[in-house]
Amino acid sequence: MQKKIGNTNDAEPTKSELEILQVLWQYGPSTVRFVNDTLNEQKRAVQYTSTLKLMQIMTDKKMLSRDESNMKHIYIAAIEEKKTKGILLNRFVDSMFNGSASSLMQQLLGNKKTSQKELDEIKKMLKQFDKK
Amino acid sequence: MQKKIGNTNDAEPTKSELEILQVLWQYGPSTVRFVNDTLNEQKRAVQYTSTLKLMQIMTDKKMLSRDESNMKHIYIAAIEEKKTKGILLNRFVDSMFNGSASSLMQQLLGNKKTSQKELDEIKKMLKQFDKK
DNA sequence: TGGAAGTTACGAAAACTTTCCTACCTTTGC
DNA sequence: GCAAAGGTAGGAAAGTTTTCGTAACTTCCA
Repeated sequence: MQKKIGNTNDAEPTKSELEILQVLWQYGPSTVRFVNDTLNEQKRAVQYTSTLKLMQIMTDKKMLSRDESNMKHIYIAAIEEKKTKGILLNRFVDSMFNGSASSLMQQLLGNKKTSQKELDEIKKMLKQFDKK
Repeated sequence: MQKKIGNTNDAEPTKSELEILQVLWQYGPSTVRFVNDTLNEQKRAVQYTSTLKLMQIMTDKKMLSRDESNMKHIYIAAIEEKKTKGILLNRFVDSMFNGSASSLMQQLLGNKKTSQKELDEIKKMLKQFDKK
């Protein structure tokens, strides 16, 4: 694997990094304290300094940027939610379903956890999409 | 994170493990040699003993089983393709789209890399699914 | 004013994943 | 029979990701 230099941006966050990004995407610019609290509520127990460290690393990687003008730094997601998720989704489809979106769909349909409501939603979406 | 004991089976293969599983799912029971050759052709350069080692580890984890009756051991995927992919897909949807299959779908539709042919396929599938 | 609480920075350790070296065994072909 | 080729096993090293202890600084407020 190629070593990343500080300012490249290939947008492949790790699992933990993704958790942090999700918080920032959902709630907007936040302090470490807020992100850490949110993770502890919504996900799992994690030490404050662990979250801090990771967010510092992510800042190095240019995944986040931050406002240091106050003591409590404010972190901001520096990579776009839609674009990042698109990249990760493609990677996922490629590795799991040989690049076939319809295979993924099929798996989704065969999945008990996909509710009727979801399916209706999907159909509606597809119809909508078709009209364009 | 909880340490796995030898015989639990939570089916969360790593990236490399997944590559090996894909080969075994696609081609059926195989030798290390065959898996390694296939990976080198289809994916990337990887040393024979690396593949061997990984497959041994996967056997410990009960992801694979093997027939040792001959010198060339025959490895068999011990976890089901559909089930495993279902679990991984759920995990993915949960972590990326807050559990919403339709959100994933939306992302897929907005994706340039999803071709018209794929979309037709999906629509057909959905129609088919509806009739049930 | 001074201590408690909250903050950043940094390094190291721990945990997990992947790779490869080496030893040793079995099969094959000359 | 023996060397070459191809197998397995196991440990160690390397790479990556995650966690945490500690130090130093700032703010708050009693």
